[in-house]
Amino acid sequence: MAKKDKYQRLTYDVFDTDMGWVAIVGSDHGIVRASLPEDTPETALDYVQPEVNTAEHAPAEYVDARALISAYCAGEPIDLADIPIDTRSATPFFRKAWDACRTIPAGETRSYGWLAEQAGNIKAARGAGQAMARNRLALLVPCHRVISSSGALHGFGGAGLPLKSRLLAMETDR
DNA sequence: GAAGAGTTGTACT
DNA sequence: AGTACAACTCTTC
Repeated sequence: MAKKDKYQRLTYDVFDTDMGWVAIVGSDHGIVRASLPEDTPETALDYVQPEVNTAEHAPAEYVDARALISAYCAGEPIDLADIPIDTRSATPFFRKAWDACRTIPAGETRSYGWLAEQAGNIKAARGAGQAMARNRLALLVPCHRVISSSGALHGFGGAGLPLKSRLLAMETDR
């Protein structure tokens, strides 16, 4: 794979939450990449590679994001939308889809069709789904709140599904 | 209930 | 620039 994404200055941070280690990478504009809660900081960092390779550890840059994410993983009813994200490497549609996704209240779920509609075209459900699939902002964009119109979890091949269920359960029970 | 067709957007060749 | 792929949704069997 060849990515020509070039960030002038990248910084990252890793911190422990109630759900696991979370790694975040960001630029001056906001977070550009975030990992899911992992068992070890090593795994979390691996999640944000290779961007993290060119980034420097700057915990001070993400003191607020760390607090918010940490509180969220602890079950606090906080709004992750307060964390600024930088999606300049993404297309406008992706950005719109992600933004729409962040407006979903905790504990609530929306369908991909709804996301597509918010992003501009109701028929672009696949594109919306792909936006979630390509979502690199993990918790910042609560893609786990997005499900199929039937109510099934659908897709999410891989480690995302169990975590998604866990997050949803936490938010719903909250 | 299950299978097939349709549509939009992105990523890769 | 063109082709292939995607975490979908709707219509029909």
